Amino acid sequence: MTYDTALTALADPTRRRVFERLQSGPQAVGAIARGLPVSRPAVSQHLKVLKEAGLVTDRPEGTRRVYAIDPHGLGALRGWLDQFWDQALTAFQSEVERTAKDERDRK
Amino acid sequence: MTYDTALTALADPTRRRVFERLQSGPQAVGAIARGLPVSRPAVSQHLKVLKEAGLVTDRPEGTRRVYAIDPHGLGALRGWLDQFWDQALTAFQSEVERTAKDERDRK
DNA sequence: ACAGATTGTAAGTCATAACTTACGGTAAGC
DNA sequence: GCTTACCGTAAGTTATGACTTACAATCTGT
Repeated sequence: MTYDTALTALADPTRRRVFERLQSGPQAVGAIARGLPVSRPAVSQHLKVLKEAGLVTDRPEGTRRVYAIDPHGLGALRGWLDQFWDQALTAFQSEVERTAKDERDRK
Repeated sequence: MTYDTALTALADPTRRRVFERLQSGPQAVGAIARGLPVSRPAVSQHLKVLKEAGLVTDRPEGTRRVYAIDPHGLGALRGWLDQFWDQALTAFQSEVERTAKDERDRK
C-alpha cells in the first residue's frame, strides 16, 4: 500500500485496462476478462498485483470473486504526487521568469 | 506528455530515484549519477525516458546538461488520478455503509 | 452426491527493458 | 590547436515479468 507498488502496478497497459474497467463499478473476474485480449488467468494475476498494491479489494460472492477499486492505493499515490506538485510548479514558474529575464537582458 | 508514459517512466525504481533527486533543485547528469549505484550512461537513458514523458526539462549549461522537474507530466498524471479519486472514494464509502448495514441486518 | 461453473496457482516460454562497456561529439581552459 | 571534461548514443548481455496452458479447489444447483 505504498506508492511505489502502486506505480509499478499501474505501469502495465493491460493491468491499467483491468483497473479502469472497475471504474464503472465492481465486477467479477470472468466479466473483466471478457472484453480483454488476454486470457482469464492473466487477469487473475493482474488482479493479484493490483490487490497487493492496495488498488483493489476483493469479496467472494458465491463461486465468483468480485473486485472493486480501493482508494487506499490511490491515496498513497496522490500523496506522493502532491509532494512534488506544488514545489515543482513554483520552481518551474520561477524558472520561466528567470528565462524571460535572460531573454530581456539579452536584448 | 500523456499519463501512461509518465506512469511507465516512474515505475522503474532507479528512474524514480533520478526523478526524486531533482526535487532538491536542477542538477547536471554527472551530479545525479554521483550517488546512484548505476553508471552515468544509465542515468542519461533514464533522463531521456523522463523527458519523453514530460517529467523533466533539460537546458545546456556550458559542456554540461542541467535537468529539472517539469510539471507537465505531473499534471497529466494528477488529472488521470483525480478521474478515479472522487468516484472511488464515494463508491467505497457507500460500499462500507452497505457492508455495515448487512452486519446490522444479520444480528 | 455429482456435474457444471468460476477462480487461483504452477510451470514454462518469450519479449521487453535496464544495465554495462565502448565510442563519438561538443564546449571550455591552457 | 590540443587536451580535458561532460554528455549522448550504439551494441550487446541479462534479468524481469507478462502471457499461455494445465491443473486443483471451492461453491451452486439438481
